[in-house]
Amino acid sequence: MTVRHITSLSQVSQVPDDGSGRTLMKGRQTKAAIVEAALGLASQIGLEGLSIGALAEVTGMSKSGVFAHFGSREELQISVIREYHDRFESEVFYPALACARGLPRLQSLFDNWMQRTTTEIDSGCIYISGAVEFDDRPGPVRDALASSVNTWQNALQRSVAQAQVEKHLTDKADPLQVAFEIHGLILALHYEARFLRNPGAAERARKGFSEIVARNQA
Amino acid sequence: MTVRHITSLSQVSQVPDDGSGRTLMKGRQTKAAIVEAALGLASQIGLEGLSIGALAEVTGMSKSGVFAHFGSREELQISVIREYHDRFESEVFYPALACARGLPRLQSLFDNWMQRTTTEIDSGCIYISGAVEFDDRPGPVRDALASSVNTWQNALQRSVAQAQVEKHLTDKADPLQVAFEIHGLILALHYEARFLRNPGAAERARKGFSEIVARNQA
DNA sequence: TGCAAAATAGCACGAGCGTTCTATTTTGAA
DNA sequence: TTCAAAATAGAACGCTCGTGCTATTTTGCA
Repeated sequence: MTVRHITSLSQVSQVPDDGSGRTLMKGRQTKAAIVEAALGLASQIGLEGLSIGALAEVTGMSKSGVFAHFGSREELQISVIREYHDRFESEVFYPALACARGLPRLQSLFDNWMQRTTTEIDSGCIYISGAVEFDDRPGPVRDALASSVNTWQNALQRSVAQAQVEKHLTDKADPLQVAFEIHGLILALHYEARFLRNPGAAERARKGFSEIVARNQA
Repeated sequence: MTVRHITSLSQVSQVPDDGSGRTLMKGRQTKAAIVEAALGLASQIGLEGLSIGALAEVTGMSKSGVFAHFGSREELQISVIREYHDRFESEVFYPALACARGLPRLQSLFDNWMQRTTTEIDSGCIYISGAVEFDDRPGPVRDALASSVNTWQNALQRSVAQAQVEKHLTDKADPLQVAFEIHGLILALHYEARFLRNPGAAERARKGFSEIVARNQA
């Protein structure tokens, strides 16, 4: 069983030599295309709903052609998680580093997260659906998912702690508590907007965040 | 779509007359037993994972024997949702009516909900898993699920509004906003305790609730 | 106690699943 | 241009699924 760790969120990732490299075999770009299609499919119907047959149809390939790139369905699911992780990182985490440490960066992290979640009201979020699908199904897929989510949670908590160092938030605040409450707002947004189709959920999430900040201000 | 109605006018109560009644057809209690087993199974692996074969094995019946009670898998899923709804109501909602309108009752609703969610860290909650499974799969199952959740959300919002009438919470508070934030706490608890297995999530949810109350106090 | 009706079992179906095996096509360096 | 290696296709496997059909057993009133 190939164990792959997803821990970056702060280090340079090894991107396949896509631009001008000559060592790029055709298989790599095909695999990338498959993973992209798989991510789209998994977002809508979940990692468990992901089927190689459907994926073959979408990509216009044969089942065995798709399969050969991964060797197992599990490895395909893990590839999708890795891809999602990378996109989340580059859409939510990295852009926030442009903002000053402390509250500005925390606010940016939240804004970017909201932005992404708002998109996912249509497409679905595999960090949320995956948690439900794998919450008591041990194995490498669950591990990859949990590892990825933990990496992000730690980044969020660090940002809260930095806001305390910068004296933007009171030292009395508990970063775990603040991150927990923010996570709850995002989850409620996803639930109420995507499933219940209640309008106004995004504004409520934003209001909730500003209340959390106000309450914990130094 | 098969619409079920009660065909027997001689039926006295919908509670299976188990003790000494003579009008009780055996099928009713068998069906109740199946639904009970199905609820347990669906809690762990989801409404979508629910299979008639597995259910037959668990109950010691034949596949067709199980199937005949529902007529379709969808009808089985809806029966499970209905059963869950009833239990939620009697564990969370009704007991809180013993508390005085306003904050005491709202606190009781939250406490009961927390109690139930804490249990569901082990067993799983179909209001949460179901939302993910059916968030873009239209049909009667989704409708039953959403209707059930909406009923509960409305009850929660009404309780907040009553707390304003009783002058326990400020009129400036928005019941939709308060209910949204409470829902987020429960969702974060379920996510972080059941999937991530983080300790301390229950205390954080409780702390979050008391902060919400404090902030909105009259 | 008899007997229709209800409940349950047994079996088969077609479809979709992941996976394996073998053949064929395509690739890209020599 | 050649040719091994890589990539893809095709067909078949064993399995599970929901569902329909027909028998058989069980139930509970007359």
